Amino acid sequence: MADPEDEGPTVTSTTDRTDRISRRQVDKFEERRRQLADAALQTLSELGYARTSLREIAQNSDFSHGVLHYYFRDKVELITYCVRQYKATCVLRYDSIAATAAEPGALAAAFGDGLAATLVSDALMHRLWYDLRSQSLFEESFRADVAEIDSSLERMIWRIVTAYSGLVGAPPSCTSAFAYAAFDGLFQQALLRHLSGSEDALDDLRAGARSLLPRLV
Amino acid sequence: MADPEDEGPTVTSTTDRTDRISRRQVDKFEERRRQLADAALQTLSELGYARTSLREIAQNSDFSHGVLHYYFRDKVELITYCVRQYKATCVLRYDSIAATAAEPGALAAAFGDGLAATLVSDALMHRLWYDLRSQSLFEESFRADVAEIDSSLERMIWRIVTAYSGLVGAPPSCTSAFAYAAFDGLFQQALLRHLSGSEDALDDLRAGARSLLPRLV
DNA sequence: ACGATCTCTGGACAGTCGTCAAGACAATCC
DNA sequence: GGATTGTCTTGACGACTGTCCAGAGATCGT
Repeated sequence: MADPEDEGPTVTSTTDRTDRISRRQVDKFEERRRQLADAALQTLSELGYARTSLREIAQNSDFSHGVLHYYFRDKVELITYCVRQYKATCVLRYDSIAATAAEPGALAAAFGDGLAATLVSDALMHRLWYDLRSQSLFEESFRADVAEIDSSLERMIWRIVTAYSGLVGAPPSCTSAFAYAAFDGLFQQALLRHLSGSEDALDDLRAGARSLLPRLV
Repeated sequence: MADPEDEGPTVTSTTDRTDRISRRQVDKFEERRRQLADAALQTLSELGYARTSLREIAQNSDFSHGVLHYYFRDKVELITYCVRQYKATCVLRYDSIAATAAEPGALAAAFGDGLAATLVSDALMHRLWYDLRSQSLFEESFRADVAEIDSSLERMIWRIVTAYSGLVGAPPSCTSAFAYAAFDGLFQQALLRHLSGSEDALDDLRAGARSLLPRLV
């Protein structure tokens, strides 16, 4: 019934729908997919990939477990859809950080504060991200989507770095991949320690970000 | 039968053994635990935590699945034991990198080469490490052991950094946590791209490591 | 109002999972 | 020698998994 490789969040996966179908129906179909993916993302962020079952996802939604196979071909398509949906919220979240700053120090401080803020407010989602990124190393089906999110995060970091380098009046002294890897390591380590109950994790992340930016120009 | 919190790799978990028991028996018991843990580590590194079952582990060993519960109380104890056993090989592997160098540039190059070498030769084990570290964010049982490995890796990185700073004659300009986070991010990103088939991953890791060290002093 | 289509439920299925226990085999001790 | 203990296999159990399906409700066009 569904095109085997059409799973984009903005396109329905059924190809046998006639064109005369009302747009409202299609929208409703897509909206329900998003709704179920939300429930799935919540469950995944609570339990992790290894412990999340379709029945558990359905229990976190308003529906029964059978409906998942009405809107998604199988578990892989559901998770893939979730990953893509996660990307949207993910990029937005990061992009609102440190939008405008007139001075290098202020930008670095704002960026550090922003990282620390999203780390604490969306800790479970970040935890899920690192879980899914690890899973993508085993499940090849996830790899492409995960890589796409990774590169969009890399571009986000690069915008911060170039903005910073513009303020200090010197070009960046590293590649964007290098900058992203360093910030990602910093963030992941902070998340690890934060979720383990460390009090210093947030402050260290702020200080780390402020300290890292000058080293990249 | 077993002390609920005694699972160290060098100590048997049975406390009701009388002291008159022959050392040979105890050693044999421990050796078999190591042997089974090896099979488990191999399976884990191939399939990942989420897809590894006890039966699959047993099939990668010379025994049947029932024996696992003779040597380990349950799955958690087996995995925990595996994590601790992994640590041993892990630290050794890293510590053999860049042992001696008389000049900063040579040290940085040797370290970069060492990282790239272990990334390619032990790619599956590194993949497993990042998987297990993610799992520890969900399974609290693994958290302590994972944190211990993490901090031992941090010390290893710090030895490299201080050695480098000694050669250039200036103290490090960052904390050891910062240095580890940055290198770990670099390494993880390189592993991701290497396992995805990227040709540049290894060269970028070597260049990244050479470029990162000078930024830390 | 009625038939057609979309949506959703709940149960069933074939596997697989971790766990356990009864018993076979082997080594050891008196 | 027999008896005891350590080691390992085999098969079973209940629970859980992803998947599918028959059919009930809901919604829609006409």
